[in-house]
Amino acid sequence: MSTSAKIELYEEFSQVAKALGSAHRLDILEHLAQGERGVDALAERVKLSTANTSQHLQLLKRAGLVASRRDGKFVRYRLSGDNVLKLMGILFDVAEQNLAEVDKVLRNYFYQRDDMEPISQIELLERTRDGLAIVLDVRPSDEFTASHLTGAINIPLAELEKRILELDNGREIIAYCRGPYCVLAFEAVAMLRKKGIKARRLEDGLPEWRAAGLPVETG
Amino acid sequence: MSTSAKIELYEEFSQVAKALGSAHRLDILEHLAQGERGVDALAERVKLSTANTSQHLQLLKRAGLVASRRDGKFVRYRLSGDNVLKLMGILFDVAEQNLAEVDKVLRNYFYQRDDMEPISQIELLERTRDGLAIVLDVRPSDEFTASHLTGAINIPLAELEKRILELDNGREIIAYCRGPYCVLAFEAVAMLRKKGIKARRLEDGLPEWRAAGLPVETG
DNA sequence: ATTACATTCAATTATTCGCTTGAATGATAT
DNA sequence: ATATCATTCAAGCGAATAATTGAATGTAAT
Repeated sequence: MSTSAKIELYEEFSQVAKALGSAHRLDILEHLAQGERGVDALAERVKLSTANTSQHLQLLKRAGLVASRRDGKFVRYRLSGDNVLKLMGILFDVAEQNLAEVDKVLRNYFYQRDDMEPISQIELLERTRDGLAIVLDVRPSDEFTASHLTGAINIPLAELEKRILELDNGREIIAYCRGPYCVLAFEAVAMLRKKGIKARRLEDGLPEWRAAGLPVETG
Repeated sequence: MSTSAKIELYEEFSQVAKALGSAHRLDILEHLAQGERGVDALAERVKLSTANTSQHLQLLKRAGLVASRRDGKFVRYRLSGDNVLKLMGILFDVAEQNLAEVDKVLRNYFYQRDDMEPISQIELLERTRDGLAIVLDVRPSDEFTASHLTGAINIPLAELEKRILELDNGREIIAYCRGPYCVLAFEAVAMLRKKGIKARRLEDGLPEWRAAGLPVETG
């Protein structure tokens, strides 16, 4: 019994790690970090079948990473706590720090430009307080409506090119989206710069902002 | 390319999580957290075949969680950085907080007795400074020799019953071993108490002590 | 009640994983 | 060189996993 208790415990811990061991499930978790979602809505976002998404969600639930509640004919899933986001953050840090592959992808796709360096949450607060910057949320409207940084304006990436005039008033644009690896903000910044507009990216997304206790608006 | 970059990245991240998704590998990592080890020595400790251990180590290496160096005819493996220990710590916290199963195992095996509550690193420092407690390392001698808390004495669990006289001088015993779920310290405390000796457990092990920047002795 | 819709279940298939076995490689010592 | 020891490789097998499909469940609206 002496050694098997630890193994039994590690068996449980490994289930949690296994649940994180799938790109699709990490994607699901990133989306849930934005807020509650029904199975179908989530399935569409992450581009999986409904049945498959449901199965992934059940696995995540068994691992204690997500929780659910019934809401009319929907079943709404959410992250089971703040520590889940923290766990993901450190997982990503470790991967970023120790894996050459990750570094390569980041360099090739995300940081092609040297001047693409993101700004921190504190910098953003300072610059908006001083009226130097506009905060731009480039996520789809429904996610913005559910919750967003206080003071941010919403132009989904898909509409950005059309609506670019709404922005060009000389102030710097700071774009953000779902998290540190969400591509929407990267693309928005690249696009704005091509048009000659000064733009940078917030180094992480809404969930991290909220987790830091910084102000969000909802509804 | 837009969406596939994130998926590509998440694919890499998921490899790291997958590497943690095995009780045996978590066990291996716990042992490596004590210090460098050769494949064979490690295999013996975690009770796996050498070939199998080697394979697990290679997988962990590909995931960036361990590193290795050649040392004569040995290949010594070690954790690739402090963040690995931190990642494991949060993984365990999340599991402990969100999984009823884990809670059950902890209660049934680890915390049967209400008064088995562990003491913190700071408390240990205070009590030893004031001469109120003896720190007891119950790991095997070779692990103790490699590194241990400054001032600790070593009696491996297997020898504790025989050598119990060395301890019984009225001061409280504080036992520790490899980590928060290492069973050696639990059993040591249970045994000492049965013999009427005042004993408690340090809430975590040597690696966490070292990671906190607290003093260790080596050699 | 019946219909519609969201979600889950059950059965299936292709793939990956964990471990074993036995051979191959690499370094050291004689 | 040869022998020895630590480690890794390669092949193989059974178990677990990911995704698809179609049917079943449960809730809400008519």
